Amino acid sequence: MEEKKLLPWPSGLKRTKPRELVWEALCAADRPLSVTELFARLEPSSGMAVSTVYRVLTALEEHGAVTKTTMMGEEIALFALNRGGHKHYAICLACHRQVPVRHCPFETAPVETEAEGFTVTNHRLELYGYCRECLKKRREARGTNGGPAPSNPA
Amino acid sequence: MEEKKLLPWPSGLKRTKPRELVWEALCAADRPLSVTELFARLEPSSGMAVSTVYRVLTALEEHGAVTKTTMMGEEIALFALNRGGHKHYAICLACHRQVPVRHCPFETAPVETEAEGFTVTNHRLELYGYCRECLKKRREARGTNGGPAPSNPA
DNA sequence: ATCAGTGCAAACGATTTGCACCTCG
DNA sequence: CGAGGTGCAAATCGTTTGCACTGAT
Repeated sequence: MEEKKLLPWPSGLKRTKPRELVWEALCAADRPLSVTELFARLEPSSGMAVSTVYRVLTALEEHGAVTKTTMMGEEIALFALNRGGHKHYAICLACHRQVPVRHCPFETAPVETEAEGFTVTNHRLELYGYCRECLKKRREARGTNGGPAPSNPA
Repeated sequence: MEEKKLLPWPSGLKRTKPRELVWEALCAADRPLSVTELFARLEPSSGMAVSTVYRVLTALEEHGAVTKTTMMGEEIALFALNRGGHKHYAICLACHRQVPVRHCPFETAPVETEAEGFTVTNHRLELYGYCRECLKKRREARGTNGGPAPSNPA
């Protein structure tokens, strides 16, 4: 169930045991992972240090093999490998679950290069809201307190 | 040059000197600010503590008056007040300048609620690329080194 | 007067870095 | 063999929190 085919090794990147382990973990993941999550998925027997995970991820990013992100309102970094094309996620504001969005709204109609003289090479789109379960829970918990103001609409 | 009209005070939020100062700084800003930037823009004579800035911003966020964000690849929080509607930015990968995008691509055609059962309440869209100046600099600096692989395309 | 708001400083957690050793090519 | 990679631990840095005090209603 955690099986995914490994992507080809990033060209120009030296192959070492720690790097391969991180690469495998990333390939197996179905969503962006934090360093801590990634670290937890490595066999403890590997004896790898957290700092190494950071360094490997940085190296991978510099080789254009992974992308560093952050979820809105969170300040911990998430890393996802750059498969062909790119992916967007719908993120539940309650349980933080990340649901992949099937199609990028811009994959057919590219974003206009609005800002004068600005050359767009990349973009990030994230949808925020509530998954079915959390929406239900919220309805049930209604009235317990006068909840905070609703977030600004999309 | 740093003149902007103050937005109406967030309803239900107690008025205090520190809060007003933060609010003014946010209204004057033309882009999301980090806590450090915000703190630097306050009169030193105000004697406000950084922790207060954090607390004020949290309060403002809970009242739906501001939004907490992060730039891709950065892990420091940025705060922007929620003016009517919402805004998106084109961010220069070289100089980090944030150029506001005029129109939200979704303001006419809302994003489909793709993920099964997922209720979208909000979204974030950021464009990454290079502003005119940095693009020129990059062209000139060409050949100095075999720069890193280009990021994945948009 | 009362309770939320604030300053100060210590606590925290994520990320970075210096240094000595080890490994890949 | 040599440059680069890694483990370990200490150092940073943004952010959070406990506590005593001040200010707004």
